[in-house]
Amino acid sequence: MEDVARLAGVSTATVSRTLRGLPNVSDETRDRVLHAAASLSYVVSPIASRLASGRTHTVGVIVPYAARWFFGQIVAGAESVLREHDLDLLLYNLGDAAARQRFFGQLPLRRRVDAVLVVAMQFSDPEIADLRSLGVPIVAVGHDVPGAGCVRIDDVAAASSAVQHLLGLGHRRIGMISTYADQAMFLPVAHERRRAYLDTLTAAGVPFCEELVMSVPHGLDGGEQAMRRLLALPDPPTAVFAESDELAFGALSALRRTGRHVSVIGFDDHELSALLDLTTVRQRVFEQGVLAAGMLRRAMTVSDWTPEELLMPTTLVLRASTWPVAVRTARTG
Amino acid sequence: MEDVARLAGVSTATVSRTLRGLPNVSDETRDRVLHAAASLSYVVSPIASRLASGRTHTVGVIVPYAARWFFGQIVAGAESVLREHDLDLLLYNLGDAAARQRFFGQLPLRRRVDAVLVVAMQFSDPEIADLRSLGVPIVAVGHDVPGAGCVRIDDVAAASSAVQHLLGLGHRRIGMISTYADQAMFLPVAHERRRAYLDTLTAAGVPFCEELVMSVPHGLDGGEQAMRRLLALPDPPTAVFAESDELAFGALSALRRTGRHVSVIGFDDHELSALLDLTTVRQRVFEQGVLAAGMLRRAMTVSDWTPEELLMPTTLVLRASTWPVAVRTARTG
DNA sequence: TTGTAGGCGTTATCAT
DNA sequence: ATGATAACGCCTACAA
Repeated sequence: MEDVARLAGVSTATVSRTLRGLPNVSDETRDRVLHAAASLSYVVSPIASRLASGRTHTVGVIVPYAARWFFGQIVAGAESVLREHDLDLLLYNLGDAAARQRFFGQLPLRRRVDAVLVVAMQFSDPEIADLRSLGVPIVAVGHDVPGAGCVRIDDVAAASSAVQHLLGLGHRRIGMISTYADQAMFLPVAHERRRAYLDTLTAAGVPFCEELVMSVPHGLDGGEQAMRRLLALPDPPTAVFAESDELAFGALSALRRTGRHVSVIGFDDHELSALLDLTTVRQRVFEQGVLAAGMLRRAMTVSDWTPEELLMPTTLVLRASTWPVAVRTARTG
Repeated sequence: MEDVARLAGVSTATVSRTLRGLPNVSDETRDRVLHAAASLSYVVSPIASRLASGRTHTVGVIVPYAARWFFGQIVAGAESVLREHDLDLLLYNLGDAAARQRFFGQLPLRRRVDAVLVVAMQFSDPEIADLRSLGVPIVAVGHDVPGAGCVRIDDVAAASSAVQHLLGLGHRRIGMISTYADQAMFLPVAHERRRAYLDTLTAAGVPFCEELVMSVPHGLDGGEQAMRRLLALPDPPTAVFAESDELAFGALSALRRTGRHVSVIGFDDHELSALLDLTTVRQRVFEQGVLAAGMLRRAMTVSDWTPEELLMPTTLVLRASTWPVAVRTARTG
């Protein structure tokens, strides 16, 4: 920077001002500095400027399973807007309990980010306190975090609409494939969707059967396993609501391999759901990442930012994986 | 840090040494420092230490499509090992030509990373020169970059085995779904797999038909579109080799909707391929991310590192989407 | 083994 | 509008 200043015949302070686009620099000086910088192919050291300014220009993004479709969409959405504003995105994947413990043990985000984005993770009170202690704004996607901004859907309403769809088709024995018992990750949506399932059934006067709710690890294999267990019941369900499309895919797989027929509805509208003809509840995932990043930007720039809440709409997408209870019963019975 | 030093009754230099685990600190002093730091809940500022040491402790990861399965796996794999070694992962998604131009225009990685990981992207010579100018080691996943380390499979051999599988089933009119004409991204694997397709057919004495090679945008829609066009030919293929499983999924979709029967083989072994009974060439993607990150670490720590080349094995996975040419012909003909 | 002091490359606060 | 100069918080010879 000194070299540039010398070449332009100004002080380093002026160079700094110019390069940051601050207003109080004369046009003529600005040109000289810009030319000098260009001819020396000089770029400011982001690290030094971060140290001096105290702003890291970085957003920490915490996800439970980086490799999964949902989280990939969120991250890509957030990345697109952060990048546009020259903000760095630091990815933390807390896939297992060990990673999570390490994360909260040493809190590597300290002094390292200007804001945090957490995606579909539920935290304990001490963990939330830890996050808060970072002293930076927090935005959550997919669920509420006390004191944080939030971009999400109405999980209860959406899950309820899924169950109602099945009820409307005449199903009464309706199973659910959930991940609510996954202690390691504790996905909050698991609990909300399960609750919606229970409440909706109850409201419809359908008796609750404990054995119809399977909790499995998330993913294809989990879904397959859950459906196999449901099929093995003395009185198996005629329809199943899966917490996510990926679980539903697994369920479909089990059905195909066993030749059985059960209506299945998923949740997300994964890009492959159309191909598999899966009825599901669509949410716009990439866009939620975009909106969350926008909210973060606001939180970082506006001085008196207060947590915002954004509710995204969902839609029921009807396909061939669900049908009236009478149909298959007649056909197979 | 001064506070810690004072509390422990030592100098800041000793605190620094202790906290970084350098050897020449007496056990007793170390304890005092550690306690002092803990009681003040002090953590070093990574930014300051980066400025002082000149090492950024950060790896830049460049991908063309962050939201896609393949890239998600790679990133997650790399993240897992980088995180373990306290290295930050800075994600750059060059999804479109604009993002790419901006990236190479301002080269935001300058002075910001100690190493770079590029995933399945082909660069022009000036672009490679730009990357080289960063002065840090580079590792590529999925293809060669001159002067960079490399983790990949033998694309030509793997693609060839796919085509040979079809030939072995008696197919002679074999189509291909490719993305080779995608100028924006220029995925190198597209060209290698297409070449393998051509060479393998030629070696088998099968005449080359230009109209049997479709180039489409990557993804489900692309695959569907390509298959529709292939089906519309006067003399459609009896089998198709798709450059990736996602393209193959699209092809399957088209087949299902049209009720036609064509053998399809994909490439990758996407996690949903088993569900769709797609014959494919399996490669271990997550693991390639892990290995690439390991290589990067070596490159950053060893002073005289020279680019390594790692070749990962692939396997042909036989499923129900391919069958002998005679079967369906007889059945449908 | 430990302490001293200069430097890393900016930004920010004063003056001017 | 511009310049001088002290931070920013740590690392690293070098000296002790």
